[in-house]
Amino acid sequence: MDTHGEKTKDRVVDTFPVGMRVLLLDDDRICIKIVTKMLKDCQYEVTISRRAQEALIMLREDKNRFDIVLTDLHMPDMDGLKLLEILGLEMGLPVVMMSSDDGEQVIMKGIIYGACDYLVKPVRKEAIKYLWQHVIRKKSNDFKEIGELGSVDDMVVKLIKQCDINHAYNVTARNNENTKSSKKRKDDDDDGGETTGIALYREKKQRFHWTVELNEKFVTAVTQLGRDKAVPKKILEVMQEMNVAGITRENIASHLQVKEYILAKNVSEATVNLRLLNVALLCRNTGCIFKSIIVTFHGGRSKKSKNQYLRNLRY
DNA sequence: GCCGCAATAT
DNA sequence: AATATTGCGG
Repeated sequence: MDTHGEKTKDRVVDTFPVGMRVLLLDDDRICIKIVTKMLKDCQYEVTISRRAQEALIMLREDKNRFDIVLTDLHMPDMDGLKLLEILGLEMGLPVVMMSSDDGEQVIMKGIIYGACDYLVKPVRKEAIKYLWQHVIRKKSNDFKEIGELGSVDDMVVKLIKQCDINHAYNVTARNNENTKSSKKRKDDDDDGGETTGIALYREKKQRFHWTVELNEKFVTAVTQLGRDKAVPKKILEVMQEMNVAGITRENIASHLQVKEYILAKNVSEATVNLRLLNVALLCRNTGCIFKSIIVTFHGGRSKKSKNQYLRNLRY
């Protein structure tokens, strides 16, 4: 038992939409059917209605019965925009519009009237998957207005509580910092493209790119320090003095590690075998030329591959 | 808490 | 394809 609290936080966030209550409103049966299926696949709790008036009655009875409303723009018994006004203003519910009309004007209008989002039909599963974010955003805005916003962590907890959802993981669980060590990290992901993530508290991390120039600075730093003083932390300091921003110790450690392999310092043949592909690529991309490299293959990769790597290497 | 290293993930 | 992350012994 050791401590890795932040993983737990991610888990809460990842599983958050479970049980979120969605009111789906559309006069088209087929659309209802398709979208319902998608919603359920994403573990939302779905209530459907085919008439705006009916929906309105339900909502007026108990406006806390739903977390979000997903509605078609065009409905026979009421203009979707009108409904939007009522729901958004009167009840403060997040409303997402759907329509096959993808005209810019129409979309703008929907947004101006207060829609959180505008989904052009056919609705993609991706959009449904991240529907819950609108609920969060809306509530998070409410917090901001009241000036109740604490740390991000606090906010997450508050929002989750506010939403009153029976998600799979206890909110409190994340406060007891306990996670098993030596655990395979394997979460959901049946999705093809993801990337939408949770912009609120999980920034999309961008990868560090080792350009020729950066690599030169790296080499300079290492040389300057002397090979045995050149540890990631020191290299980082030196590079930062050289005006390299946005680089972390880990970036350097990783880079250094690959370089170490190239210098073939004490590494086993098996290791070189595993790393060779990466090494070759690094050489190519940074224009490095190395004096020596151990190249031995034992099983695993084919000879054809080996020869290709060799051709790409300049040493 | 950082280091090097290897394995594995993204 | 090109790193990034993780786990472990030191």
